[in-house]
Amino acid sequence: MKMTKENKHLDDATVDNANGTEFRSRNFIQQIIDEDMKSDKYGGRVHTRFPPEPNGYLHIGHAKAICINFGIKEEFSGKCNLRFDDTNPVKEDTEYVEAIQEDVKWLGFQWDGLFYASDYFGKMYEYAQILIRKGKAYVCDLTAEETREYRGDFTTPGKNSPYRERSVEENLDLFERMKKGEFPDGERVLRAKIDMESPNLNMRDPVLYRISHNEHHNTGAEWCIYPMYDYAHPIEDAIEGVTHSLCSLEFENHRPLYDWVLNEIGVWETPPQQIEFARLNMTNTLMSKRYIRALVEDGTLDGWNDPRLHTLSGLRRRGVTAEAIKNFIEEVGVSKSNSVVDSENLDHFVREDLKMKAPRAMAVIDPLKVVITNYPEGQTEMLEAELNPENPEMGSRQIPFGRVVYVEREDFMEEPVKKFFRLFPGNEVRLRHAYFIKCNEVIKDEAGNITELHCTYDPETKSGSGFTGRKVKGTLHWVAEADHINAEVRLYDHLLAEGEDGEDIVNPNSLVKLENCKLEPYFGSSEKGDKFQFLRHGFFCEDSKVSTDEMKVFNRIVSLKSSWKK
RNA sequence: UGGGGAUUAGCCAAGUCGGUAAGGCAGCGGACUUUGACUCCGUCAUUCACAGGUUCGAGUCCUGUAUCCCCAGCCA
Repeated sequence: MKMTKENKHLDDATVDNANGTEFRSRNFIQQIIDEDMKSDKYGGRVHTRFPPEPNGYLHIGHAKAICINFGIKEEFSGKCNLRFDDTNPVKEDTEYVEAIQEDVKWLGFQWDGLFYASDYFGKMYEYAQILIRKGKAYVCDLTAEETREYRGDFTTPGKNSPYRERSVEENLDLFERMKKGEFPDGERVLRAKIDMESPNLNMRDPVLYRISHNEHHNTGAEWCIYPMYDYAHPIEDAIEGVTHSLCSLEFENHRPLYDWVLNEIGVWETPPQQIEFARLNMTNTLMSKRYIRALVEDGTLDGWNDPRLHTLSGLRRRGVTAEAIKNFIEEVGVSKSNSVVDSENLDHFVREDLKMKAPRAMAVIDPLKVVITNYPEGQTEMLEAELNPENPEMGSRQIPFGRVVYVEREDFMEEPVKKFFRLFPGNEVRLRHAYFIKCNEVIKDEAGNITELHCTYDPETKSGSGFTGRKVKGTLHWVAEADHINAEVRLYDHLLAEGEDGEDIVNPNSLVKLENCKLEPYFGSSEKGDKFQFLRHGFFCEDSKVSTDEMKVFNRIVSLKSSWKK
């Protein structure tokens, strides 16, 4: 058995070397398109679209749809449109169409066409008339409640509407009068005439048009009848020449209707096809617009771009790069099973991407004073520190060093536990980019709290001097008393945590504000939006440069990687 | 309850003429290190929801069962 395994491994390696490339399997959508290309179904064309309804901000779940649609465009040298699916005037707003465009661009995608479903209202109206003339649609006067009753349920077949057999002329006339605004909201609808006994509830004479006397963000007051998603969407796709209409799993039951609409209208030779995939779910976060809105309104969250949120604007503010998001989505893959991706996966790609891009800088969020007793009083020296040891091209900065420095309080333990190799009495560690220091004395106040440490340094151990005399196991971040920035730091953790009953609750510690944090001067020269890697675990992302009382506010994103456990 | 989907490790996920379970994340062990990071090396499914069947051989084919998700908006 073991031999077999090893041999298999060798074979694979050989194959990989021969190809020179790593094999990456194709997802089921790519395979469908491969087939269509082979059979020349669409004459070699591949055309997708990303069709958000402009009723909220995009989140990482949308990013999956965006990456899939635009990814296919790029792979097959096709096209991809951005289309606002704005068929319901009461829920939509221009504010969102702008935010959505910004987010798509930020992710790094450029659409071929920018459209609004509402651009096609005229066409859709004409197609509805075709359906009426064919006897495939009728105006129905049932109330919403009656319609529901007539529809039946899972086990009971529906009943035909008493208005189902109206004449073509009467339907045409009524439909036109609906459009002219002769009827109030809810008085009549246009319905497809399909099959009230269909086991698929979506096929039981679905509503195609409803009356809604509301201002539309794009068409204003031009229309008072609006098409329903199931009728509008296939038409939008067909008009734009979309070949593969990718959507999420919950629309699987709608596919027969999608096909029905296109077939019955019958003006497209090779209509687009709908393909469904599972949407992205993640642990530790909130994607539901409803709950996010509630938390924004009660002040728990600082807007839709709160760094704890997985909205694209929130992730951006938090310092997550578009590249990291795209890599994450590619790795997570596309399938049809409902799944919940662990947020560790995203964190991994954030680390991976920022690792080479983010400058390293030192910050101490819970300062403990250290006096270097053998360092000359009043003296300050500048030390050279590379910005990113893995990426020398980023250059270096100068950091001040003096007799008094601050280290992280948690980097000192008076009575060290096993495998703790940072600072403790008698132990020697390196101050990063500086010298070895040894702790000689612990100073406490009356209450027994540690107030400062007295250490000595060894000038021979200066960073970059090539000193190899002895080694230390720990390296500490520090900030000099002589020149530093006092700041308030916000620590962000996961928004959701597991409650006692296993249900997700809002993590009360998801945002912690800490004052009196100390940052090295380099932070002061950064641009707004800069990210820094710091300490052992996380990344620092500048949130705002607002300086009140000389205090700068930074975010520290925690929990990217925890690495030391007791 | 009728219909439509899904089910491969802690989490995603490959597996497409049936030929003896890719990869990533997380974990674990070790090496290295001026961030306990990073990097590196090793390890991590005798088994594919379950039960039968066909076959020399089944995650892949057949039959049955179970569980989860979606559908009863004039939302998308």
